[in-house]
Amino acid sequence: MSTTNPKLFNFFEDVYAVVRLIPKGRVTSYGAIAAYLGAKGSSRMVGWAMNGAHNVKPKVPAQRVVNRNGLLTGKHHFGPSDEMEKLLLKDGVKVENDKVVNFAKVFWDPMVELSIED
DNA sequence: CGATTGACGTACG
DNA sequence: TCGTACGCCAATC
Repeated sequence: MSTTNPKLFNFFEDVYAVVRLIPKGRVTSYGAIAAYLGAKGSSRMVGWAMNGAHNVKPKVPAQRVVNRNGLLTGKHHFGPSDEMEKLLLKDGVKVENDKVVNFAKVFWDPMVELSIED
């Protein structure tokens, strides 16, 4: 905690907040969240924030967050290798070959959905 | 305290 | 089109 200032630590909370705002049947990418928070180049921090997504309450639907290719890169972090796919499928998101089907169609961009401009 | 890693993404050849 | 390099910042070794 000494290396992490409370103010900067809020970045993680923002990530969790945005992820929780993801509608059912939709997915987004780490970079999209990072860009929305103004940390476009810090996409890794989003992924690192998700690392604690299981530890926060209410739990964060991290399964709705995939990489830019729509690939379920973090599925291994859910425990069972098919847990993430199962959660997405339950949300109505089809997953095939560890990848989101119609990714562009189910893609939920916080920059647009949350209306950055008027 | 320095080096390495990591659920990413972009740039370059 | 594909592979490699680098940046980003925090946590871990």
